[in-house]
Amino acid sequence: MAKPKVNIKDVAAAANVHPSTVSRVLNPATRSMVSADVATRVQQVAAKLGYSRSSLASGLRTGRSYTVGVIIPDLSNPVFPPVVRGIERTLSAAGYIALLADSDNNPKSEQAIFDSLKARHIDGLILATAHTEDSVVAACLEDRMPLVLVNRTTDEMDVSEVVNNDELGIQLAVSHLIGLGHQRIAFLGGPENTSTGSGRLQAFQQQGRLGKFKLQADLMRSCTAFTEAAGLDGMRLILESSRPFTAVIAANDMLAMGCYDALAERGISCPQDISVTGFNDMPFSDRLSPPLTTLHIQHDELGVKAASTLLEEIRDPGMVPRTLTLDPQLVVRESTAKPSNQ
Amino acid sequence: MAKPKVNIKDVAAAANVHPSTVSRVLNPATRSMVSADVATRVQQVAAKLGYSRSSLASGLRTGRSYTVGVIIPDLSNPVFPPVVRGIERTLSAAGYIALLADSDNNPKSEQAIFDSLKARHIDGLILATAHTEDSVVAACLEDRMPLVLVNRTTDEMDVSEVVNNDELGIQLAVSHLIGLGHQRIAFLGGPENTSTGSGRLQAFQQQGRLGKFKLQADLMRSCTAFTEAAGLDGMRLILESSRPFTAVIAANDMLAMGCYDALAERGISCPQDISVTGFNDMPFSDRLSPPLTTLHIQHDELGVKAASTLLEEIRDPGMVPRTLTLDPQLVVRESTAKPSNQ
DNA sequence: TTGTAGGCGTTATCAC
DNA sequence: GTGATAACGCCTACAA
Repeated sequence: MAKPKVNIKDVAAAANVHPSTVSRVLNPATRSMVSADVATRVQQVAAKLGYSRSSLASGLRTGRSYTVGVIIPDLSNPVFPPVVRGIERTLSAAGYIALLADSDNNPKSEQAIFDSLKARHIDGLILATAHTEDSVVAACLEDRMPLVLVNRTTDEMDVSEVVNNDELGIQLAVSHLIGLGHQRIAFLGGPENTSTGSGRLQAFQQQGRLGKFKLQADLMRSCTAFTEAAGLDGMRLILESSRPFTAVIAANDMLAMGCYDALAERGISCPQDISVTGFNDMPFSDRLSPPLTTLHIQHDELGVKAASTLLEEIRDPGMVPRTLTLDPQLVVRESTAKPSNQ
Repeated sequence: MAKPKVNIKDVAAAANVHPSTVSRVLNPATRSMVSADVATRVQQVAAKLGYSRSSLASGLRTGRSYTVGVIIPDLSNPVFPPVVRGIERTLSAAGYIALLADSDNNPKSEQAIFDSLKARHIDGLILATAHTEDSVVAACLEDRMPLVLVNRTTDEMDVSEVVNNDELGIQLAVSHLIGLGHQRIAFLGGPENTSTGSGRLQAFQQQGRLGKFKLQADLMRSCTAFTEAAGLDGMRLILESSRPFTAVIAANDMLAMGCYDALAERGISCPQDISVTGFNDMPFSDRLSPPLTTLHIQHDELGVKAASTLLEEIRDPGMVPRTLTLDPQLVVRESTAKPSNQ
């Protein structure tokens, strides 16, 4: 743990006051209790000795660690870094710091991470890994741990969340494709035990039921993960069905990349033969070949709002959970075009 | 901080033993001191009550937090997530957890982050933000805080580090271009107050001095940051000099992207008119248009080795600092080609 | 306004 | 092998 640190007692001795006085001075909330001259003297001494409060000790005493857990399913999905940055910026402005962990899409490691975070007395948790049924969410509720879900939600009510309007997003994608003249549209979905997986699928089916296009079971696949590899697998299955289609809506950009790969394997060109849309507008989706038509979500805002909501919950444990829904925006790039007249 | 937690005393009461016995049982290192039957009883009770150790309290007492700080310059540079994952995996296997912070390339916030981490009694620090002269590095040395630099190093000796062989990398890039027939090669460098900025520049100059090609001051620019925007600016300056060249070596892939942008602005095509190489082989550099010829570095290994070196340093504070240099590998893609005969 | 004392949960060091 | 005790550094009633 590094070298002999200077503590509150050392400062007290050097300033000729009692440790508790030092504590009061160094604590903004109690500074007013002590006379101005003593306060300044103590502060100077503290600065000179290089004092820094042990948040371990103070956390132990006060039950506040000023530390917040953040669990992300996959840091290598570029959509998350900007969200995390929004979270960190907001937290640090409030004196909090994030314990960031990558669950690698593994519920078991998620649980282990949660235990480890809990042992560190986190004041709250931001979860980007929620499943429709989620044991970590349940554990938080049981523990009365302040919790905010971000990006994904869960079946559980009574949880604060900051999510995207998935229904609107899919609707925008469908309308865009229909507008271009597509009639046979495939859907490459995410895991159905995530809200983004099931919600976007349902929104797609809904659009079909509304008569915007014809639903075909062969053309809808839910992938096992939101990864390029899973997208490749899923897209292969759709292609193997041999049912004709001219466009694919992928439930996120990583899946869309996998979709690109599958098309390339078969020498099918995008968008000449098949149009593709994604979801998230993750960094670099504009640099793919072709640049991906996708739904832009407010990455930074997602993080900022998640963090600020959590801070509110921490300050007011009785706060009634709040859902914030951000609207995505369609970004048309070069992966979509009119269907060719085959 | 959530709900009434069960502590060691509760377990002791329920198991009819003294708290210190419980502590001994729950601590692998001291478990052998207590009889087998008592041990199992205690463990069962602890499990039933859902006990989990407070690492705050334990850290306060032992001076070990089992928490490690990780400071990254920019999480949105895709080269870092895989490194971070390597770090986290290695740390968590040893019971440690990472406090990850993004300094946003800002030395001031770097210092603030360091203070905040120190207050949380981190056991050590992994720094990916080192500058050639770095106050955080100096502070760690002064505090005897275990420290490992990753990716970038510093002028300071006596610090453990896991870095890439930048000299070899640049040499591979130069040889590749020379081999293709290029003779006038530009260099788009990083900030010279970073080892990756200055080191790669020096390696480039060295190759010139060896007579591999002719060095031209107009064709060498150090950018203000390792970002796309800075790369764009730097490349514009090189282009404005009007000195002819047929290839550019960018000091990393983000700069290479900025370089792509600058070329596109002027309608210069890559690789037909100008070849471009990068450094890092960050995720997605294979999906750029054109796919980037670059130097692959061992992302995961960088993280794994940094973490394991740090763990060693934590366990053996007297350990003599160790430098680990990983060799990069040239990955030839489509951004380099023979120079056209203009 | 400042000092006193006790305790947050754990563990190291005694003593038994 | 187990129990008692003190201490890690800080904060907060309460007393002065």
